[in-house]
Amino acid sequence: MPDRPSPRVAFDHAAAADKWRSRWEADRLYEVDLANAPRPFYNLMMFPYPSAEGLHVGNVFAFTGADIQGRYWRMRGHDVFEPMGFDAFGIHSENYAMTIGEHPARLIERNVANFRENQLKRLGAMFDWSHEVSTTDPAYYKWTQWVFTQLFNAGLAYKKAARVNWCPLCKTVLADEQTEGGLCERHGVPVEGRNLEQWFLKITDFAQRLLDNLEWINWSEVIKTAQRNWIGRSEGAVLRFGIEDREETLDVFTTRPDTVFGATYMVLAPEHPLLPELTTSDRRAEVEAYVTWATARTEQERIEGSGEKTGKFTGAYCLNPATGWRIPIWVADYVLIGYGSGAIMAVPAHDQRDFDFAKTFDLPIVQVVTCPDDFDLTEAAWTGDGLSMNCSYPPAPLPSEGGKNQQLNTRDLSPLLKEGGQGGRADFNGLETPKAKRRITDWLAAQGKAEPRVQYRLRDWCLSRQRYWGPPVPVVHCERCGYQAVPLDELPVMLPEMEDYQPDDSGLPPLARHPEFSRARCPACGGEARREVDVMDNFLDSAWYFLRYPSSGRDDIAWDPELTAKWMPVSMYIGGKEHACLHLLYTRFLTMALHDLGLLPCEEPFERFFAHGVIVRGGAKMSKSRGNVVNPDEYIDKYGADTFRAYLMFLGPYDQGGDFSDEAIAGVRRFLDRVYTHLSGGVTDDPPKAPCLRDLHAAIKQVTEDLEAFRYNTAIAALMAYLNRAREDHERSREAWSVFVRLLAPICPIIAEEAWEMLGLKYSVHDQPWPHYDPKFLETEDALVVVQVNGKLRARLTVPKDTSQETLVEMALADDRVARAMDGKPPKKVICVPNKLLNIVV
RNA sequence: GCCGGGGUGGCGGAAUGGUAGACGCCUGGGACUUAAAAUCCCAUGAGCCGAGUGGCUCGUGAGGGUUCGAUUCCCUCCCCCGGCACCA
Repeated sequence: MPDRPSPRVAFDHAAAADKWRSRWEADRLYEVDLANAPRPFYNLMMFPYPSAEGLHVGNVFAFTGADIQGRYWRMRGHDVFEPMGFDAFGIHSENYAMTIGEHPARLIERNVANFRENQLKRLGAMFDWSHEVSTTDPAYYKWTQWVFTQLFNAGLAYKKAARVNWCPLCKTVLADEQTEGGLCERHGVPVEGRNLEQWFLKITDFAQRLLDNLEWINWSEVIKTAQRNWIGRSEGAVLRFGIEDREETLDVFTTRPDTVFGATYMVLAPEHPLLPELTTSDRRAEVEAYVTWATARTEQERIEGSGEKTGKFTGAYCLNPATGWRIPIWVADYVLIGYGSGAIMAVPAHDQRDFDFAKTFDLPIVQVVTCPDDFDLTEAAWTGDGLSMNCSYPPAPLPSEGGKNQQLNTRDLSPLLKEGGQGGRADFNGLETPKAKRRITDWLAAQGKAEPRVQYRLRDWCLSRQRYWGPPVPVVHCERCGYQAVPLDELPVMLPEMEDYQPDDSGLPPLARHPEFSRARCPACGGEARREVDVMDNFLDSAWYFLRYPSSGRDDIAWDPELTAKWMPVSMYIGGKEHACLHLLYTRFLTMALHDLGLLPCEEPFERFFAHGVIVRGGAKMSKSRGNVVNPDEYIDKYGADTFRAYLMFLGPYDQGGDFSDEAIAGVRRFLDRVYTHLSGGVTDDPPKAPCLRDLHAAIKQVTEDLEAFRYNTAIAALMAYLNRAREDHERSREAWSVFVRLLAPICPIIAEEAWEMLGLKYSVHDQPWPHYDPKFLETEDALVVVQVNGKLRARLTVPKDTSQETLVEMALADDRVARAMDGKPPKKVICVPNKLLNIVV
């Protein structure tokens, strides 16, 4: 907090805030008739997590930027619905509740009240509180559970044993999205691999659609890029390798089928199901020891050790489908079980990881794609495109003294050649990489040894959490009927109050210890059944909250179809970039799935998404440990919500955030004080003065364009610039000021309302139409023409509009500075931009 | 490593091919005041020349290029922020 004394108060922000907030509430100014609104505009922002610390300045930044949009579009004649709610389930509140020894339900209740009454309601935002939702409310999570059962009944939810990320401190599983480089994003400790039965949602079924729709949705590019990376589409082929002396085949996915002629060995992931069978008895002990070692390794150790390759030969061989070579099968942890088929063909000449491995274990390296002359293939793999070489069947004998551009270690490969492994002849040499990929895939496909394949990096959404504070998975397990969704009339499956809700290390959630909870009846046969004791990821709570807002009061239905059809998709959604691969992707998936089930009219939830930036302080992220956290309450107390809002928006472009400083906020406050002081001097009924009219229309133009483009910082600069001019010109016209106050209203709603009243105009400024600018006022009679000599500024000429080039040149030549710069040389060339610039080249 | 975003005065930032530094902060000077704060006015990129109105040179991470003219477009490189990453 700044320790400078308060400025002398010209404008009593606290009194005005109380006055107008109570008036707005009494008049229900911001409540919308959802059923009958003629021009719906659903203005959504990411609902906060009601922490004990209170509202973060980042929330204020996000909400203010969103509220400005809401207010702007309202003045543009839309019926803006701007709801607010609380995302109150989850591990954070649960952990905090445990540290202070209070039950999370009570804690949340208090935090929510504090957020709503003491903080959110002071922001000057146009929240419609009559549609508040809170995810921990049983009336809400009843429908979260219902959403789950819809997915379950559609076959989109399933339970399977899977190796999952277990954080020893969270004592629960983490989604891939919640780990960073093998560390828990919350605790920074290495996650363990655990094999647990988990509920998953089949987001991977939607991978291609989630990707395709990014082409047309109006979202910040940064989010779309992050989602594309996360979905991770790869085009390639599945190649089938025969196993020596066995019936089965080993399938591998590759993006480089053109390099199959250079596949000199094969690698299985340590968890690969065929590994135990394939391993020969003489290798078994060694391989098993390796597998044990590799699976015990944490994700982090594995990633850190990614330079050095480890692995073991299994003793088994398979057959390269292109060359017929008998190639060894290895096991190594650089192959991941969770991607593709958990097995790869290794092409050391053209894949750096395979190259490293081949070097470590002295395996053959065969070049099958040409590389640039200055590239040294003995040092690294050539992973770029080129022309195929050594790609014929039967394979041409490779020179035993290899050297560059052939075989890269001295080794006779002929023993690898298995007689009669392949039929016919084929030659793919000299093809460019993209063509070689197609031709070789086609050739193998014709023999039933390959098929084109698209692979995604995206994994299914792991929904189970082994914690207490979440909505229980609404499923019972019956010995006879299997897993059964709890029917709607039994929802919600209430989260029972428990004294001891501490998570433990067993992998079982606290609800497993509840004596009564798991006892249930099978909805299908009526027999005894066991209730699921996992709770659901709170990203499910927040994946559908926007559907609930309009129908928030309804206890008979999750969302009203008519209201939903009217208000979906959300017109504008504003939030942080950090949710790109979590919340925003889950929400898109869920909307798509519900759309397919006929439950939603749209398949994309948000027509527009805008990603705002981050507020830092002193160039660093705000954190308690740095002691640089801004407490919004203190600033609102001292400067008022309008100043705080405008200041946050003035810091920098909204999509980039800004650096908070205690000094600069005073400048914004001064600006608002000047507005107030000026209006306190009274206004006249005179029409605006001519020069001022031009400035006014220029301001309308700029503020309008800037608000629509989220350039709040320059919109505010334009308002300041106008005020400076209006004060110089002693502009006191009510008409001019009514325009200015309307332009200010979305950013500073309280002082704008006060100013509107001072102008003697009819309440409320927030119901007024947005001003339009008239281009005719922006035209001027005179033009300022910049004169350059050889591109350097030498003079400025104020001339009548559309003065001819000849006249301009004449005037320019008569100018001292111009003449001096030309140094007596004749003009060689003259460039003239009418009414703007004249450049004389000598 | 790959994919985004960025690098401009003492500071936050503005200008996306045509007057670099809008707007604001800081700082200096002045007015008002017994005094200070607040407020108002003026100055404020750097260097140089000039008694002076003023003028010259340099300047947008570095280097090259395109152009009459480049913060803006192109190429190479450096640094910062974010995402992805042993994903075959």
